[in-house]
Amino acid sequence: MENLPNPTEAELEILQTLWQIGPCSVKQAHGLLQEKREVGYTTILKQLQIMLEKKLVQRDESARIHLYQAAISEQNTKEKLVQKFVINTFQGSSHQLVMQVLGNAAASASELEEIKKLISQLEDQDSNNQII
Amino acid sequence: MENLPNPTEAELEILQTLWQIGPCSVKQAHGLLQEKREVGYTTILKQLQIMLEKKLVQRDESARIHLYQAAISEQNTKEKLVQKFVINTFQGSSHQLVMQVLGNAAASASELEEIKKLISQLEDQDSNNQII
DNA sequence: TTTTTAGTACGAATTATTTCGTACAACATT
DNA sequence: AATGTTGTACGAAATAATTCGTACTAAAAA
Repeated sequence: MENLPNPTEAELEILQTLWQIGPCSVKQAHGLLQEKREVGYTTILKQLQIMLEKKLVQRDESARIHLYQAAISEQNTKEKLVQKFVINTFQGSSHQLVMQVLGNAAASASELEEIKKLISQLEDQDSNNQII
Repeated sequence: MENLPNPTEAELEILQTLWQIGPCSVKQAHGLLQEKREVGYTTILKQLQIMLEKKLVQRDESARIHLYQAAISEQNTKEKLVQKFVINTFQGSSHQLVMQVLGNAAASASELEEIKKLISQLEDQDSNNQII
C-alpha cells in the first residue's frame, strides 16, 4: 500500500466523477464536469494525465480512446482529507468538528436518528473495550 | 459585514495563534509557531502583512512594536471553512461528513455523551418547529 | 554621538496548482 | 488518396501561496 499524495481541489472534483460513474473517457468526464462549471476539454485531459503520473488514477490504453478510473478509494481518500482538515482547522479535535457541523447544519430528523444509531453502536464497542 | 476571502493554510495556522493568545507582536507569534515547525521570522511578519492587506487581521501601530490581532472570528471562519470543505469533499452533505468522522475517530465516551446531548437539543428544536 | 540591536518594509525567488493552446496521430469520410 | 474529425501529448502561461533575504528605521546602549 503506497502513500500517494492527497488530491488537490481540482483533482478531487474529477475523482468524484470517476467514483460516481466508474471508468470513463476524457470526453465523458469533461461532459459531466462541464455541467457544473465552464472548463476546457484539455484542462480535464491534462489533469487526468497529471493524476496518472501521481498514480491517483489508472488508465486503459488498449483502445484509441483511453479510459480512466480512480486508483484510490473514495472512502480512504476522504478519510485522509478529513484527517488533514481536522488537524488544520480544529487542531486535531474531530469532536470539535462534529459539534460544529451538527450545531450548524440543519440536520433532518432522520439524519439525526442515523447519527444516534451510530453513536449507540460506538458506545457498545466502548463498553466492550472497557470490560476487557 | 464584508465578505473577506478565506484564510489559506499558512494563514489559518497564524490565526489560530492569534485567537489563542489575542493581540501580540510578530515576535510572540513567531515564537509560538516556531515551536511547531521551523519557520523564519520574516515569513511570519510577511504573512501578517499580507493578512493585514486582506483585512483578516488588524494591527495597532501606536507603538514601535506593532501588535496584530485577528479581525475575523474563530467561529465564523471555521464555519465557512467547514462549509467549503463539505462542498468539495462530500458534495455538500455535512451529514456524510459527520458519519465519517464518528465512524472513524475513536471518540471518547464523554465526547459521545456531549454529542448526544446536542442531538437531543436539536431534536427538541425540530419538534417545536413541526408543531408550529 | 557612534554603534549595536530589534524591529518593519518590500521585492522577489520558489513551489504548487490550474488552465489552455498548439502540435501531432489515428481513424473516418469523401 | 485527400480531407476532416476526434482523439492524445506536451509546453508553457497564469495564478496562488509560501518563504525568506536585504534594505531601511528607530530606539537603546556604549
